[in-house]
Amino acid sequence: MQPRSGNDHPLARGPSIAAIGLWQGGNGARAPLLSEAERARLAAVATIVRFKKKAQIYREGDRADAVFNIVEGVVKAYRTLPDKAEHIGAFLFADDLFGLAEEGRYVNSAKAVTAVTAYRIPVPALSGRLQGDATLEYHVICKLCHELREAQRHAMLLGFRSALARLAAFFQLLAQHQTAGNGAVQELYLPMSRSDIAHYVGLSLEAVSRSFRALARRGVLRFRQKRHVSVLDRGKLAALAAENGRAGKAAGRPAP
Amino acid sequence: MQPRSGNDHPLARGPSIAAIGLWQGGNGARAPLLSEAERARLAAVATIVRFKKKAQIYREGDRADAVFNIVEGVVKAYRTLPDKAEHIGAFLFADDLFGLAEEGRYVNSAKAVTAVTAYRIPVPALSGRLQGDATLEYHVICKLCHELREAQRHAMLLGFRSALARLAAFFQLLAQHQTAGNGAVQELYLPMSRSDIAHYVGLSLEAVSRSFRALARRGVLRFRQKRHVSVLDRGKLAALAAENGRAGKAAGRPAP
DNA sequence: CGGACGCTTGATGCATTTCAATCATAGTGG
DNA sequence: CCACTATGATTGAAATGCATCAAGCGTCCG
Repeated sequence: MQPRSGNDHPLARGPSIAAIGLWQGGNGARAPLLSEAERARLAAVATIVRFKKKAQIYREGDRADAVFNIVEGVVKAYRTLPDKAEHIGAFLFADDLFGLAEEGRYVNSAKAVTAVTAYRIPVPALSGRLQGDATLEYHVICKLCHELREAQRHAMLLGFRSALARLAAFFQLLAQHQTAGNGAVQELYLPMSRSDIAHYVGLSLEAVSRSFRALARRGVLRFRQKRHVSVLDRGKLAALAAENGRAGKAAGRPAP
Repeated sequence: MQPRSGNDHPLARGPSIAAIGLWQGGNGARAPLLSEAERARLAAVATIVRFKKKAQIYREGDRADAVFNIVEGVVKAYRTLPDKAEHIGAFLFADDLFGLAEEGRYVNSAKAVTAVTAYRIPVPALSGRLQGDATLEYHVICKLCHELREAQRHAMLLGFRSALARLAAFFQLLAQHQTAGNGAVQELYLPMSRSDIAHYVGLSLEAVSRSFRALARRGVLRFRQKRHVSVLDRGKLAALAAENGRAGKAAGRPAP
């Protein structure tokens, strides 16, 4: 259901990862990293797995037997605190890798946000492939750098003190993902619930809802349905994401 | 001045990186990844550089000519917003790498927090070394995974809604860094200013100051000087970091 | 058609931001 | 060598924005 366009692997040719270039300047878009041969070699050790919406893929602390590569769908990587609060560390999309481990255990839990199709690559097999294949390793390095930058962007977002700024930044991330490839300004689809968004941006569910409305009222966004949004004013969005503090206050100050 | 113990490279044997194991379980501590030979090979293409406290190492958007490996000292990686606000993405220590790029440009600025000694490795040279050396590449992958986990932990910290929780988490990070190696409970040294801490945890400088005092009052910390702290109650610290919301009210509740 | 779930909306309290002044510390020059 | 000034840190008081509690509404799926 998620409109991933421009990608013509009908879940066939093997694992695929994409990232923005590291040292050689590109066009600013994510580009596929693996050659046909590399994909084929990885396909030999991978299996296709499917998860339905809300399915648990693994839990924090489980033995990390495999790494996953998304073909289609959206996954959330999260941690649950003792007091039940949930923090979402990342949303993962097609051509992303997930299954980060520490000393043989997954460092966070993963759950399917939408229906998901993915390659499952057992760790021993991957390890083996990596040892011998320097080019593949280099591509993985590029992908990891990409994920590192994304994690830093997320941390950046969470550093904002105002709810509007955080959500503006969130929409920029989303827009970057769904616009990637063509520069066309299309409608965005929100694959995740308000609650997931709240857990990702570090706000309460209600604050997210209110901020959405505020952004719509200000003419920045337009909701066609609850999960279908258009960005009307990309400039204002960027301004909100940049102006951290409570800036927009100057006008409309109520009398005490 | 920063007491980095247990590390016997008198800035000699070449670059060094350390990380917690990925798939093979270790002791829970960071272990050096590079062999003598690898270090020597990297040393051949690296130069030693020194920065004094507060020196700018590079700025966001500069051409990314080199990657750095810290021998001694502390560096902050940060971004400055149009409205002058500063977000610190990471503090970097000995055996860390920094200089992350995107399309040939650094993605954030780097500044020396203390006096710093580092190896500077030009990108073309590093690139060349990596292409041929599968083992070195594997070690870099491990290190990147480590940094990725750290970035996620940072995002986690920023997800906390209470100031006390964020600072408790911050101290846990710091303790993990300075305790690494021996399990001894020693005094912590804060290499960075209150302002830097504030920019790292996403709070105002004043909130940091007040929270420090609150933690001291509660018997969790003890400040010998402004930058010398002892963790008196590791348990309470963990509890605060875990109990996200305003929970810590139950215990030690002062009379109204 | 009904129930559950996700989302919106309202009212209140509190934590943190903000503004502002004072206090330490360290670094500098007389 | 000590006073002096910048810089960093603390503390106070007021205001604001978010969390929280609580209810109402829409929608999807059984």
